[in-house]
This record gives sequence, structure tokens and C-alpha cells, in this order.
Amino acid sequence: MPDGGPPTIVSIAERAGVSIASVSRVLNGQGARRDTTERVRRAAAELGYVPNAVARSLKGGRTRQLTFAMPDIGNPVYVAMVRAIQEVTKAAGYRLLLHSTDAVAEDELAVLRSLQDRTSDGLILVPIRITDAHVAALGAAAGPVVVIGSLPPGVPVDSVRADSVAGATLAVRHLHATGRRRIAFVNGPADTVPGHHRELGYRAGLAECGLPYRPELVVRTEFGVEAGARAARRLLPAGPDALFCANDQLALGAAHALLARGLRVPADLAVAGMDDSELAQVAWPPLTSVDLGSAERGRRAAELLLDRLDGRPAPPGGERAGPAPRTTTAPPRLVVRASTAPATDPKP
Amino acid sequence: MPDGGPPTIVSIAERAGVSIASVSRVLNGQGARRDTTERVRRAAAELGYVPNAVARSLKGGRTRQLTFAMPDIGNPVYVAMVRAIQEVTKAAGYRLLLHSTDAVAEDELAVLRSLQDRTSDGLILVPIRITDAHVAALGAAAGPVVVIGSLPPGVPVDSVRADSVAGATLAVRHLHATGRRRIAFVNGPADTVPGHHRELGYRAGLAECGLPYRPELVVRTEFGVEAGARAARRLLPAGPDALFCANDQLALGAAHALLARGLRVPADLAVAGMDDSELAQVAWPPLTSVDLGSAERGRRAAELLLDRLDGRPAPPGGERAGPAPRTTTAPPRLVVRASTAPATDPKP
DNA sequence: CTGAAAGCGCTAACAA
DNA sequence: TTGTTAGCGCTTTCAG
Repeated sequence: MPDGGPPTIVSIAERAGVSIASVSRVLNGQGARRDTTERVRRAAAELGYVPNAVARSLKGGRTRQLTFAMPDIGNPVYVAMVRAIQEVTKAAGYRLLLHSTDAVAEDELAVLRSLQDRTSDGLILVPIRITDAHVAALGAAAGPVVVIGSLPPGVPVDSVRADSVAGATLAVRHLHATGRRRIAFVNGPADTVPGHHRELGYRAGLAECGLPYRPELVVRTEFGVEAGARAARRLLPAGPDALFCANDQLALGAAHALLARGLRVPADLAVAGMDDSELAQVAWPPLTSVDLGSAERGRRAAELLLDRLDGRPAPPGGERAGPAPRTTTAPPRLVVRASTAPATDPKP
Repeated sequence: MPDGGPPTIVSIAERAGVSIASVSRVLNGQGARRDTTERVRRAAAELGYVPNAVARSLKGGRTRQLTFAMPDIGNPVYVAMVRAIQEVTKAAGYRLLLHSTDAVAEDELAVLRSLQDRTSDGLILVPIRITDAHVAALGAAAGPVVVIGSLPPGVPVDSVRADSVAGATLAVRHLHATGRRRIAFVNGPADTVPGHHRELGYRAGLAECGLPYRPELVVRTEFGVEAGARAARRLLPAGPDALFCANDQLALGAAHALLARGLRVPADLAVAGMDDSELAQVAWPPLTSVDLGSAERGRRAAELLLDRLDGRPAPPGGERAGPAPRTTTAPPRLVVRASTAPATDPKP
């Protein structure tokens, strides 16, 4: 007859005829007499006992949960990060809480604040914009935070960034090298950090190749497949021979729009994206893309976070624990696929 | 000077000069004198107080966390479910824990068992196979569980299923109606529930259309883009005029392989998938697919779970609470896109 | 080696 | 209306 609820150390203690302290010790692998150990183990097994994680957390001051907050769970880039993070944190015995902020700054701040309710021991955050409120909230965070993205200097938080400026330059140079001269740029919102950086890289690339910057070859929109398609249609009248897109979703949408118009990729226009996500591989034609090390960044972020967590169960409010903030940068890498093969002469 | 830790009701009580009970009452919106309320509010604000969720959970016996365990977070179908579930549970004030089981049965069982550690109040599970161990574990679950998928009769758990048999039949009939006669089938593992059902539907569809079942036109492999590509290459020698695939990932891979061989879709071969995930829309050509109501199933599962949760904070161990298990079935719906347009005469 | 007891932060009786 | 107090289940001194 159940006593009305799941078994606790008390039920075990009673059944084994020992104190709850002994139960706790045995179950946590501490020393105990052969006999005691035996009886506790058996009682626990018979009752199907599983320790209550909440009680443990309350006592220990840590939940062994970590939170990963990203803009959009539908973007394969973040899926790649989740996988990498998961791998690291799981090995360290942490559960991972996933949170999709839909790129809403308000939501990002809420996540940051939620560290305070002690639901998770630490946070990996991918912000899309960095406002003053972000900076303030990051400074006041109630627990360790690692940001994946570029932070203004002085924010006391570990971060892992991609070198998207260099990455974008890489792509432009590649397009130029394959004979493209009117390289259009489909960007996300220019007021986001990635958007800003990728545009800088695009312009740097043009400059390096001796190509002029033409405003009519640049479109700024949202990140997303549909937005990419619209942007491509809008750019066509300007007569580009290549579309460089700020991420794979945009590139996929753009390629789609071109094909739907009966244009050939890459014969008529080359298309390149960024992130080298799964989308780049499953697109038709397969997309040239700049690998910004998503998985690598995720892995690194998780490691940084675990590092902060070690030794210091719950950082005291206010002052940050451990060494000064660290920043890692993942180097970009161009992955060439069919979508940017050199233009061949049009069919006779 | 911080007292070495985040503020608690004690700090607030001291600062406001009231008892901790009053603090709790005010903060939980219970009655209190104007004056008291005022002072507590102010003290809480000044201290930046946020209630400790863990302590609350321990006291209340519920975490206000729910778990969603799916086979693969990289599959857009599950992303769609996550979105739908999120929407429902968020509105009800629950946090959502995401867990990717990688379709490992062992992992699914672990999740089920983990309900016992009281980390979450309930679970939505998408199993890929149902073993005896699953049935046993589902029966013994320590909290409410809703399964998305088909369950053997008698398992005392709410479930939401897709009618993939009918869905597959729909697709075959459509292919037949557009003039295809040698309709090949690319399935996932036949020993999974979805794999089994989709194959039943395929055969039913053939029968309805008066087409013979030809073993050489069927391939069973893993679910996944790469597997789809391999399967398509393997089927080509058998001379199919359509490839019906058990999900969109397979269909995308298959279409890819065909295009890479220089074949035209749909002119030479039609391709259709199932799930109507985002992949179907971003594929080239856009894929005809059978919508199995992923979002709808997610939403419904969340509702069922919340329903069980209501009124009964923590179901006592063993006996299940509330009404008998309920099962909902989402009707399939064919979404026709370019990949299955009727074959035109080959170019002269 | 083992047991009694304190206490993590909070809510909810029960008293005053 | 308010304060005192008893736990929620667990880990961890501190005595024995």
C-alpha cells in the first residue's frame, strides 16, 4: 500500500531500519558498513527510489540545468549549436533547457532575468541585437553567462564570436575570382550585429577586388527564406551576376526565386550564403557558403560556461567570479559548392 | 554590502520590518494592509528580488516545467511541434524542456524514468519504436505522459496520432491520378511505427488504383536526407516514374539525387514526401507532401497534458489520475506542389 | 560508522 | 490583518 506519494529517503530509512542520514550517505557513495549499505540499496531498489532533483537543488544551490537561448529554433545554424552544446553539457552532467526568443529583445532580457529565479545554473545567449538594456542586464546577471556573438568592449561576459567580416570578404573574393563582377548583397537587418558585420565584410571584399560599391545592388531585409526570395526579385532589375546572401536561409530563398523565374544557377547568376548550415547542402543547386564555425562556437561556449561553473556553485550576487572575461573568435572557412561555379557561355 | 547571496523573503522581511509570511502574502497577491503592501513591494524592488523557483517547486510539489522529447531536433517536423507545444504551454505558465533522443530507445526510456526525479511535471514523448519496455515504462510513469504517435491498445496513456496510413494512400492516389504507373516507395525503417504504417498506406493506395505491388520498387532505409539520395539511386534501375517517400527528408534527398543525375523532376520522375514540413517548401522543385498535422498534433498533445495536470498537482505513484486515456487522430491532407505535376512529353 | 538535527527558500496552516 | 511555525526532500555538520 503506497503511502500516497513517491518514495523518499524517509521511506527507505524506515524500510531498511536506519536513519535518513545513512540512506543519503549510502546513496551518495560514502562509506558505510557492509550491512547497512546492503539494506539501504535493497530497500531503495524495491521501492524504485529516484532522488528528488528539486530537493537536491534547493539544498545544493544548483540545479544542474543550463539554458541555451537562441533567436529561432527553426534555423539550422542554431540546431547545430544545440547539438554541440548538448554534447558538452551532457558529458558534464547538466540538463539543457532550450529557449527560442524569436529574436525579440524583450524575450532575451527576460531570459537573462530568469537566471535570477535559479531555474538554471548558467546561460548561453545568442542575442541578435545588443541594446544598452542588454549591456546593463548582462552586467547584472545573477549567474554565469556566455554570449555567442560580438559584444561591445567592456561588457564583463565571456563571449564567442564568428569573424563574419572576414567571412563575407572571403565570399566576395571567391565570387570575383570566378568571374562575377556585379555582386549583389542580400542582407538581414543592418541594425543587427551580424547584419552590420556582414555588410562591412561585403564592402571590404568589393574594395579588395577593385569593384565599386553600388547601392542598387544591396537589399536589407529580414533573415528568412521568404525574405530572400523577395530580395532576389527586387534585385534582378539591377542586373547582378551574383547574389551574395548574409545567411543560408536568404540564399536558399534567393536561389528559389531565380529558378522560379527560369534563370539558371550558377549559369546565369551565382548564389552564395553564409553559415554553411544543413540548408546549404540540401539546397538545389547545393550552395556555396561560408562556414562560420557554428558547431565550434557552440562547443566553445559550453566549455566556457562550464569553466565558470566549476568551483563556484553559485556566484555571489553582484561581483562576477573567476578570471576576467574571455573572448574566442572562430575563423571563417569558405565551402565551395555548385551554386557558384564559373558562368559558362549561355547555350547557343 | 551584499549579505553574500541573492535576496530572499528574509532579506525583504527585514528591510520592510514585517514577517516573512507577510512578504509571501503580498508577493502572491493576497490581502494585506495598504501600508504593509507598500513597504514589502518597495523593499522587494530595491533588492531586485526574484522568487527562487526551486524552493517554490519543493514546497508546491510541482516545477511548472514540462518536457518534450523527440527523436531529432534537426527534423523540421519536430520543430513545428515544438513551436505549437511552446505556444500552448507558455500560455499556461509552463517552461518547456526540450530533449532530443536521437531515436535511441534507450534514451526514450531514460526520459520516461526521469519523470521520477520530479524535474518536470509532465512529458510529451514522440517514440519512434514501441517496444515492450516502452509499454511497461509508460504504464509505470511517475507523472502524466502524452505520446505523439500510435500506441498498442491498452496502454494507459493519452496519445495523438497521425493517420499516416490514409496519408500515404492519398499520396499514391494522387500520383496515379497524375499519370504515374510505376510508383516506387522510399521508406524509413519498416520496424518503426511510422515506417510500418506508411508502408501499409502505400500498398493500400496501389491496390485502390489497381497497380501491382512490386518489391523491386520499394527501399527501406533510415529516415534522413542522405538516405533518401542513396535510395533514389538504388531504385533508378527498376525504372520508376514516381518516387513516393515516407517523409520530406527522404524526398528531398531523393529529388537531389535525381537532379544530380540530370533527370528532371517532375518531367522524368515525380517526387512526393510526407509531413509537409518546411523542407517541402524550400526544396527545388517544391515538393508535394502529405500534411500529417504536425503542429496540430503538438498543440493537441500539449492540451491533453495540461488537462491531466489541472486539478492534480502530483498524481500519486502507481494509479493514473483523471479520466480514461484519450486518443486523437489528426486527418491527413495532401499538399500538391510542383514536384508531382503530370509528366509532359519529353523535349523533342 | 551512525543518528539527530539544522537548514536551503518558500507557502500555508494556525494563532494571536 | 499579521506573525509564528511546520514542513517540502535532501545533504551535511556535529555528536555519539
